Amino acid sequence: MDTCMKERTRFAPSPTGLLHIGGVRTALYAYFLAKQTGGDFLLRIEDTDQARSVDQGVENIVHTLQRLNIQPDEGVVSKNGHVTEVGEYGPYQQSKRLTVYAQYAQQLLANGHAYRCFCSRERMDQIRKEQQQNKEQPKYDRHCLHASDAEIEAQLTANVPYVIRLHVPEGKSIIHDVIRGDITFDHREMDDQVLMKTDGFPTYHMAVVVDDHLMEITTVIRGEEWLSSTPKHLILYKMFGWQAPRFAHVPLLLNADRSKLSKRQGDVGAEQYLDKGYLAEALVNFIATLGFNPTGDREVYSKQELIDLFDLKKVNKGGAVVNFEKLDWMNKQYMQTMSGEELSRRMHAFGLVLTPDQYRFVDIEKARATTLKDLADHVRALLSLPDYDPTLLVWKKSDAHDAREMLKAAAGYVKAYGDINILAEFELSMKEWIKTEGLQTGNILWPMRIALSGREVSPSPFELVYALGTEETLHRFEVAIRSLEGTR
RNA sequence: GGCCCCAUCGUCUAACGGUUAGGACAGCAGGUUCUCAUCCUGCAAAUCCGGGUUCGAUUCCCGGUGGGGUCACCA
Repeated sequence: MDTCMKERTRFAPSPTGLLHIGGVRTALYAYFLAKQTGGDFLLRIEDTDQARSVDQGVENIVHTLQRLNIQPDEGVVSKNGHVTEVGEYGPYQQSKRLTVYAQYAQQLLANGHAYRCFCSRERMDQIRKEQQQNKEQPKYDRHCLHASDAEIEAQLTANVPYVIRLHVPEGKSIIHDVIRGDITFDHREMDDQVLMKTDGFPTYHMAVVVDDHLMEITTVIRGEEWLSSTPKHLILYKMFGWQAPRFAHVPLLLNADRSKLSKRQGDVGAEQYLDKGYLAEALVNFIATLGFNPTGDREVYSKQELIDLFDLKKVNKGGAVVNFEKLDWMNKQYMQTMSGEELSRRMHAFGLVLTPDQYRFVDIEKARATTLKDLADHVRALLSLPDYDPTLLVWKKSDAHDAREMLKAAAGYVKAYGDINILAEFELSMKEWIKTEGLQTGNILWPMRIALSGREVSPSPFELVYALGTEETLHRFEVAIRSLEGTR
């Protein structure tokens, strides 16, 4: 932590349908920083492009953040299942702030920092084409910058649609990026960026500066793709006479081929991983430690540890390929540490509702599952005995007769043992019995496994007995013994 | 192409200028074992290249190379 100041950070996604895990990472970093300093984390919706916005997009963002257990303190939030706004800096949805942007655009116009541009799209396409042919940088030629007041007046009265462009001054801008250090950009490289579109909506550049200032954001955390447009934002802050926030541009998340993580090469929505049965805790841990490791000596960190240990300066500069195999591993790690009861609660979302006496099934299956969905499937498979081929009951070098005898003996033992409170004790005890009886472990345990689960791959027979209970165990033994009658 | 960013095992990463370059995932080989999974042990695997600065460079500087981003009335 390099400051005692309370940070106000924000996550400002567009409602385009999916909450990209790269977005989740910037949201997480912003959240960690705010929480660490006792500040506020806000959620603002950047819906200035009507074409890209999607129905339910806002709900999806809010809901997915909620599922990840990242609750904004301010801005667009979910309350009792409804999307609403809290805070005194609203509205927090840019499409509802149009008059605010218009007002500031007028100010820039009045100060000569911006100008109206009446050029048609056709003309823009034309000059771009010419510039490309001449191998020049495609840039607006400032045709409208020098228009006289009379000309402007004439266009306005004729209702010619126009945009408002930033008049980029000469000079240089230096970005003091928390992660990357100082970066200098020459204004000559820059275009007179459109600030207000013909439809009266602001562009991202206009809206982000106005909002971050008005909402008193202290540190802007966003993806690296914004680095090269930051000088425009710096210029705007200067023109408005505002102090710019700190900037931190985090590296991109990459596909296996090192291109920008994209839909084409797999799922990129956080909600998709939640839907697949990854735990929110594991997903948060995994995404947060992509390009960042607080201590370097371990992989698993609780959310609170991440909040306490987060440091923007420790965020890597290079892009990170997302290794989903590691997510599998991490999810397993988290599932191992969770109780059967807790996991059962989480599996409600996957259609499995268990009674407390069934939590044992979860305990004995969790080591085998990668996701909650897997786990639910595995548990479901144990809940009822499937039809199985009786020949499976026979251990390798044994025969049906022997299998039947073994099951009878096992049934006798289980019946005599009674209720099992501690699995380890039962296992120890039964193993001892097997030994004193002079039985081959595989010879008796294999038929037990099949009889109790109907499957070749399952938890151990001891675990199965423990979870099924004496009554169901004896019933399944009985079924198996009967199925062996008449086979050899 | 211009501008900008970046560069440690296959992947994610750790290493005040001095370490046998550490850990994790994946891989491989063993062990435990009634199956699978877990678990345990071990193996293999990296400082992009070339110059400098320095007694000493993964670390600092320069140049290459490679990768990425960005150049819209999209964010």
